[in-house]
Amino acid sequence: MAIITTKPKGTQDLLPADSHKWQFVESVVTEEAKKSGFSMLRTPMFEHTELFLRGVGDTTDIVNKEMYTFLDKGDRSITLRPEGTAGALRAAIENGLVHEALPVRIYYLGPCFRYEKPQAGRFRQFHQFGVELLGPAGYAADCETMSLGVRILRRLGLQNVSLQINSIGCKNCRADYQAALVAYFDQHKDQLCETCIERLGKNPMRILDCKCPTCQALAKDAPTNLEYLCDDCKTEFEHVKSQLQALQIPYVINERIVRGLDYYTRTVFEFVTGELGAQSAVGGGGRYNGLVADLGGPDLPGVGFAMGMERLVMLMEKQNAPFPEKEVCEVCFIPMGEQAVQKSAVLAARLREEGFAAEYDLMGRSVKAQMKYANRIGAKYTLVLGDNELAAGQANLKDMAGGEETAVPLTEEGLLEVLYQKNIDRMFGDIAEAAEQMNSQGE
RNA sequence: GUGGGUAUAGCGCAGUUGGUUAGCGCGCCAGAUUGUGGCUCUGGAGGUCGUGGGUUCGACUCCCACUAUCCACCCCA
Repeated sequence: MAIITTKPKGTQDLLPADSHKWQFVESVVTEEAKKSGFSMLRTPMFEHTELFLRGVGDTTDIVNKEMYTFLDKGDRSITLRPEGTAGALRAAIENGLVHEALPVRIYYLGPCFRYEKPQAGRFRQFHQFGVELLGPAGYAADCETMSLGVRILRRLGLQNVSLQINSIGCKNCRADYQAALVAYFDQHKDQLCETCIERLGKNPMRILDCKCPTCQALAKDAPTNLEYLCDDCKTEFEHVKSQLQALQIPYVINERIVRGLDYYTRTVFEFVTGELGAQSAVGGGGRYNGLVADLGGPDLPGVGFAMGMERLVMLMEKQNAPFPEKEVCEVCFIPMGEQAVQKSAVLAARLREEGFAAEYDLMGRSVKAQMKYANRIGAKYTLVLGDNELAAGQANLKDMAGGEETAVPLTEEGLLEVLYQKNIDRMFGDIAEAAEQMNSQGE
């Protein structure tokens, strides 16, 4: 395939056949965010590189090998955002949101970019939905965001996604723990695999997660994260757990969750599934006290999470979670001849004003071909318009499901009246059906 | 960055130990008496067999390289 007809590696086209799925997921996440008081924030897709160096952390993989960074024509170093939090916080600081009524509750939805090798559930351009809650320092805010995430997953109809939580402590106790961990593994350095020896210097907690058997055996006796928490962090974590219980949100404690970004403190969590190939997280987040200050804002604590839109959609597809039907054409006009096309255009325009989806032929095809097309797009009704109908001022509205035809006057109001009546009839039919189902369930 | 699989029509796939006009299903277009879809039937359009080289009388088929794509490691949403 020629290069101009090949999409760049790791990108995806969202095709008409699937777009309604995305629109559904987008509507669910935004509705749920709004119900929890979050407002949308839209930030640029690129930022000054320095923001991510500071905000994401210059020891992370994201910054070290995955950023799309380039110089613009003014010699500024620009980076396509690899995640949403840094930009969101920058905007909140720059625009003074952090000085208005607290807490700041913002959500965002948009593309992110990482230069990675694509595989199942992992792309170079992907889309994140995320929320940030700035101001509150306590466990209640942690649980507030987690419960929002849970609600979203539930509303999408997803099964078997577990909420896994951990506390990685504050600056002090995390350092203690890391030191203890490094000390422990350093003793057994000769038994570690190659990658783990590297991890020892960079990210020792990752060793706990290594797949090779000898490292796993070592990890068993390694000091655990939670026993190194300071008293404050420990009680805070207890509160988190009891609050989740009060909210009836099931969770699993997973001390392996460390998150790949530097800014997290205390509570971290992931929404984990085993059904996305090698990718286990559909979402993740945590608390990031100190990050707002690091980015030049006031010393506001914060907590947030992000979800991968692609992963949500993929998981729904895999689990056959229901998507709403695509919006279908209410009336497909079948004009014969130029005059009829003109009339169809006028009628269709009026129907659209009233909220109905309407179409008419633009290809100049035969009635038969047009009917076939109407059937193909799932139109509810068709209306054949020829010289006879134009002369008589009346046409037949055909119900494509049953095939029966209803005579309708060829006026905007006349057609609308019939459509409204039919919609009302259909609604009553649906209600009756639902009532019947409820009755039969009650027995 | 490392490893493995795959590459034939818009999509999903066949293609015999190398043999001449490369097939099937779906989709698309048209027809089966004049202006009516779904089911069926008939016909049609659409492919430099990923690209470049090599072996051979002859390559979709064998070999090499490259590219793309998928999967995994790493890491993450």
